[in-house]
Amino acid sequence: MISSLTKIKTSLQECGIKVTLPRVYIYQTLLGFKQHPSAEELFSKVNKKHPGISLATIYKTLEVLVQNKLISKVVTDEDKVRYDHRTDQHIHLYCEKTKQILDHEDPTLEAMVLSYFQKNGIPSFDIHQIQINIKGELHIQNQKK
Amino acid sequence: MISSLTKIKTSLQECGIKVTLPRVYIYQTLLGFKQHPSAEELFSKVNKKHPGISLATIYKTLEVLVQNKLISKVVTDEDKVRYDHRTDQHIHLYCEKTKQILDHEDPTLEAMVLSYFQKNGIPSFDIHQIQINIKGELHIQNQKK
DNA sequence: CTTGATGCAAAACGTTTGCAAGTTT
DNA sequence: AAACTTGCAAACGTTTTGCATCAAG
Repeated sequence: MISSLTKIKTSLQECGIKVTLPRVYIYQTLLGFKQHPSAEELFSKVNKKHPGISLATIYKTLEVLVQNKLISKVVTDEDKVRYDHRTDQHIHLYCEKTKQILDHEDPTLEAMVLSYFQKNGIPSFDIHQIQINIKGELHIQNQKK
Repeated sequence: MISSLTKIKTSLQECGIKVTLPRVYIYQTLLGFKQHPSAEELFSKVNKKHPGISLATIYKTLEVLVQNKLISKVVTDEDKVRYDHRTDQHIHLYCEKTKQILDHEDPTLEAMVLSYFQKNGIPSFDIHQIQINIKGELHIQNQKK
């Protein structure tokens, strides 16, 4: 479940940025999240295992990782930014009740939309990335009354 | 181009909220934007014609209009929220160079995606709204060298 | 040894809030 | 008159910054 330290170090090296312990720990911790934490949430989790890493370093490191396309930002109607350790195409489901953000895999739809734009394009616009976000409500299975 | 005051007043009345001059002016000014201003941008534009309306009122009014589904919020990678006088389904194009947000009409794609989800649905999830955002680069036609 | 990263505290930024005074219904 | 809206200034929460110290290449 937890990515090996050497793998993480290699990813950082390949970006040509310095490999420091805070960076390794922050990236490793983000990789451990199934969902998408805010900087503050990541800060708490990182500091449980590795006390002494400042919130400023969390922000600076996340920014570096985003710039190097190792991770991505997720924005929502809420005030704070969330971070996603994935950078590949996938759909986000936003639960309006619980405010959760869930990844959703749908290769069929993704291929369909992609090929649509490859055929048709958009006048005067170079497409870099297509984001599909679905707002709605997660209904818990086996919900207790 | 500018929506009539009576039309605006009627929309506000139909929501069951009090019709005040600041609300009318703020809503009218937002309707005049082709793109999607931030609260601050709207504040400046409103105050050129109607000095004395405070930024706090801009925020409070925009929130009321959003709650009453007369307008909608648009979030981006940037720090601030933008406001859209449309609430119907449409695609947003994000120019990564100029940071502009443009509306994009594509009824064919929209129908395609909608019918796909109507057929297939998403397990354990009630879909309220599907957002398609496209990031990329606007290339100016007739760009001067 | 050079360059770049860290931690701290302070600052910046967009947004929200409490409240007294003013408007709308 | 009752209920709600406004403007002001202060407060808020998130994110950024400046700078002295420290670590990595």
